Amino acid sequence: MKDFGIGEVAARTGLATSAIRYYERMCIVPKPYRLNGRRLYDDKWMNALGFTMLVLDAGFSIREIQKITQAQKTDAPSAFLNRLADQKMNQLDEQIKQIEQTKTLLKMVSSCGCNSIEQCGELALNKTICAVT
Amino acid sequence: MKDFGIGEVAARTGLATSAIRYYERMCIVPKPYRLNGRRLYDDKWMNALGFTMLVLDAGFSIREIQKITQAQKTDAPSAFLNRLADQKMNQLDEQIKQIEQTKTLLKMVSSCGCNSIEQCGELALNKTICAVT
DNA sequence: ACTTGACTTGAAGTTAACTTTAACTGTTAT
DNA sequence: ATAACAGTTAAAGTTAACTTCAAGTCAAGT
Repeated sequence: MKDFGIGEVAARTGLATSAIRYYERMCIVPKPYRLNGRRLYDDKWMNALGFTMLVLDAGFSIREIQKITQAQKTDAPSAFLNRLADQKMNQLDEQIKQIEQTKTLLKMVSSCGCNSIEQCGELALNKTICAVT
Repeated sequence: MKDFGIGEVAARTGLATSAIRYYERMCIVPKPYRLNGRRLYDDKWMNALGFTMLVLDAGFSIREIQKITQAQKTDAPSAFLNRLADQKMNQLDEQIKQIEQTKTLLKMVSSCGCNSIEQCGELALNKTICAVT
């Protein structure tokens, strides 16, 4: 299995073909070869896509990924990757903390025995807003 | 402090006035009283907003919240709230699991000593996609 | 020869959750 | 009285990450 069309890339990854073309337009994956105008992909290209999918999944925006692939040209790859991974790791930890906080709030709401939405809302307001202000 | 205008609601909550009016249009907060056409809010209303902010923060969409407030009319509030909280709790746990998975991947990427994005991408592809297919 | 199926393009459409704009009204301060 | 200020509306604009559309190309199969 040397080269393959966009349909197979879609089948392998679960992405829509339109998304694959979109990533190319956005320059967050390399441009593939062409045969009679049609895109032809290989496994090396697939690995680049794998990286893009990973960082997208990790929460990077397309704009950020554009900068990343720019930086890659002037920077040692592994140094870059480490910085990237560390940066994102922190963001993910932040997200988890956020979610845990919301969970705590939800737990309070469901166990406080309050019998109206207003009462729960008051709880939420006090915990999230007044605590901050 | 009995009643107050939209500006103070904004100041107390950190929401933009446009967002507050938007929530009203979307029917996910009660309509406030009016004085000379201007909205007048009180603490009871604020608690309703507190609830809305909580569930928004918990990841409910506005559409979902609309259904919630509909259901509230025909359902015992606490039963409703418990179902709601449980439902969302599960979703939040799912999210955390997702994030943990991504973290594991990132850790692998940053510690695998691979020296190209392609190599990391391959790793990611194998772990996330081939494992699923 | 002709249909089918996979592909191509640029441009326009989608969705969520708001924000911005334009034109206006009513209250308060000088 | 007049300017500044806080508020009002409906409608249009914003952003991200795609998707959908319209119109066309190309190779293979019947």
